[in-house]
Amino acid sequence: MTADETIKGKADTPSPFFRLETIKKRADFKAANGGPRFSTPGFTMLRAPAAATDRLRFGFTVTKKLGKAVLRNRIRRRLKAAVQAMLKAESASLAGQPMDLVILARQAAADLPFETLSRDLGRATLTLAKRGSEAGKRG
RNA sequence: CCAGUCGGCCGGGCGACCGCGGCAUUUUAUGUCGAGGAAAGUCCGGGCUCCAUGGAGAGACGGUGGCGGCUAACGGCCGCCGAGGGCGACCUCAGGGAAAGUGCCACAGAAAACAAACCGCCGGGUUUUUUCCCGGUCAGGGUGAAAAGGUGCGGUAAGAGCGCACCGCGCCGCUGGCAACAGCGGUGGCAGGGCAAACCCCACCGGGAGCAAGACCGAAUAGGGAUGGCGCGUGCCGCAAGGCGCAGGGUUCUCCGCCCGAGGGUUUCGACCCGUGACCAUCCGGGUUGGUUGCUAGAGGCCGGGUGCGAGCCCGGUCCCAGAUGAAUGGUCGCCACGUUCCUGCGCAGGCAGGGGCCAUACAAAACCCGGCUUACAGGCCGACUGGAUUU
Repeated sequence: MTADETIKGKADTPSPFFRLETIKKRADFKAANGGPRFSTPGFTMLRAPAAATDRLRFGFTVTKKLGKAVLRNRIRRRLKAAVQAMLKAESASLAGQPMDLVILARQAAADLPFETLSRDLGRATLTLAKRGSEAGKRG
């Protein structure tokens, strides 16, 4: 079932938009601190008030409080993979929306089913995209 | 077959889809490589880098501590010796010095160290006896982790290395060994407790900091320096320091506000020199975010041969085997293997067969690189050896 769908997904020509771009600068992470946020069991997503680039970027924060290196790596990689799956599913609604989103991992991200994680990411991203643009109109 | 000791190794496999980071290219798509035995703890030892340093030595501080070897080096490893433990294979040991000095040795006990007599034993004195006093004694009792070597015989008033034999210990000699040390012989009646992971003494070793080392490039903003531009006029108050104005300069076009001053020397009266000031221009140096480099071919892996008891060493062949930096090496599945557990059937039993379950798979992820040590680890494999049982 799932395998069939993914095969179909591959048949579509992959747009460069699917490529996951990550935030790497400390300043960009700090910029998202005060912005709107959306929480789910697996993570908290923050949106920077202003995007630093004209692209959609994601930053991943996994604190040492969550566990040792092995567990932290697993959490970060699952979240990255889930974001990529989500981007594929929501590509239409997200096209051309520059945003900086920071994902703050929580403990449950290691054990939650992958589909739940991916679906929550989609909800969070779309919600924050709407909220951010409204704030932009007001300001 | 049971119980055990030691050593070595593995620590999921195959496939599908979607991805990530290096490096190559025929430059955007393909190829290729991409975590561990501990990558961990950061406890030692090296390489490398910068800093310090005239040479050498001493002191201080820190480390090491049987002997010999291996190694780039080590606190590591190998072999051997000694002591202790185990029936044994084997295991454990900071294993130099206690007649250089200082210190400590709780409780108990008479006494814990220029020794010491509580009970007891023996002798003498006293007393009718009990008792008391003096002396001898450490064999016995009692205390303790530890009490002036142990056992036996002699000896004695009772005893005691007081004498003797054996064992132990010290010293001397010989033999074996590179040595630690061992063996043998002689000799001494016995030296006078333990703790040196207490200070200490002796021998040996050590300059410090670390890849966030170090090198290079270098934004905005602020600050530093140099040169040039422009300015340094005047009134009132005040002894003075200074204050208040006017004019001028600067501050985005204007206004407000704010900031600015210090003159002196030479003169052919054109100016020049020195000083000073907010500001402007140009340049220079430092420097944060960031980027590049250091950055992976090495005391390297594998195979074969030689050599050594061994750690290892030598020779030949062959291979290139992670280089990330908010940090790649993954995510989601399928099948299999292994594990575990439940049910059913068979069997006296060890167990065997079939089926189902486990969000089923330990400990843990490079961060400059090596050699070690230590610690963590589901489960499994192999080899050598020891003790016992059974069978022939």
